[in-house]
Amino acid sequence: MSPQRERILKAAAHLFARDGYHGAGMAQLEQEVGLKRGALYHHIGNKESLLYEISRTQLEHMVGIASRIVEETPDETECFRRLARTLLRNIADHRLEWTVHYRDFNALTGERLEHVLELRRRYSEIWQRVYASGVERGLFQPAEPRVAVLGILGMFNYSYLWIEADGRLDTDRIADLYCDIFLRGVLLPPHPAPEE
Amino acid sequence: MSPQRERILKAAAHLFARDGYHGAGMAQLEQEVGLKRGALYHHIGNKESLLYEISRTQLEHMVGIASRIVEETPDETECFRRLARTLLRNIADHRLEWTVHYRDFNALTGERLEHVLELRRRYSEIWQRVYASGVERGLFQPAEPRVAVLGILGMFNYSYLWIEADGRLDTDRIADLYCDIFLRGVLLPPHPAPEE
DNA sequence: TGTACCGTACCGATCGGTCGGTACGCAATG
DNA sequence: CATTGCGTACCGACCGATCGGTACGGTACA
Repeated sequence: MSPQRERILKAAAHLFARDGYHGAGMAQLEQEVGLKRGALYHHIGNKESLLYEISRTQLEHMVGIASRIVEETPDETECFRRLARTLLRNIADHRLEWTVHYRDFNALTGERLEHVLELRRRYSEIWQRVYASGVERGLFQPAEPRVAVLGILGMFNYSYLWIEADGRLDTDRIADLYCDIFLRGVLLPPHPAPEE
Repeated sequence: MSPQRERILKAAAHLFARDGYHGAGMAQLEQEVGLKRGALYHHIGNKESLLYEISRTQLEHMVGIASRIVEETPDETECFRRLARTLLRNIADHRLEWTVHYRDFNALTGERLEHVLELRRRYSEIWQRVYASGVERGLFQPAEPRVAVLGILGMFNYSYLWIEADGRLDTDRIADLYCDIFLRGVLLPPHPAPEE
């Protein structure tokens, strides 16, 4: 990937995050990047490809990370903690991209939209499967697993609106806090007492 | 409010929710409503006023409801339950409006933007104060109250993406589920056992 | 000589918004 | 009863600006 294209993507992420995909014009992007129309289109092809790249990259990255974590982590509670930490850290590190993703990925069309939807589905399913596995082992409440997982995903996904990468609070601590809350909420008290 | 304006607002909410505020054009709105340009602007003034009305109404309603609940409900856990139920029910009943709100309220300008931001601040503070009050009474974990509240708000706010008003699951049940998870997560175990 | 990079000029389409004008219903006045 | 005046609702043409995108010529470097 050319360094120019990197620069353009960065500027586009900043612009789209501020004004929205449809709200940001190519004229603004020209100015931000310091290239004129012809040079810009020489690098990017078209506007939607920018949105695609921005919406896709981090999500694809997270699907990869999450898959690996699930493979390596048999214990479901520990698995949740690792998923949570990596997710929140990534959101904090790429807040602009996630802002664009959540707000505007559905402005994509055709195959590009399909691909991003597929990635979203896969990522969500990873969390779902971990929970289901925990239910099977008698660890988690078996009631409404789908809604429960959507809940904890909501805690993390919503954070792109307020989290700061260099904030006072380490993202790992926040992730742990949310995991503690969630796990204490869904863990069954059974045989032994896994309560901390 | 004239019935025509109501119709226009409904159509605009539908359109903005699907295509985004900047992505939806007035030509589409003409067609959806069945009025031509002149008639449309006779009723609405300008495009941004539509966004303002859509972004503001339900939020303002929720601030009012929440204020009343806090006044009437001294017990913090019960207060959370009521706040949660009314919020989730409203989100499910006005999913389109909330979709527009979350995605595009920051496309507002000037006083309109200020007003909506003020409403958001007030609503969030209501939840914060309930939590703080619970901490003072020794009910909740005193650590990171702000982050904890942002977590539960995330659970609910994220739901506009998947909840269905006439879904299989009653919104009250989902709200209770989330409240149970959250409260069990932040409740301190002390003296008596307020656990249900 | 080719190719990657860039600027300039320009395209048709669409953007949100305004304009003058018309049809109609209602209420007051003679 | 007829006439006048007025507000509401609506149409369709039109505005300047901006939209995303393209054609093409020049330049620098291989």
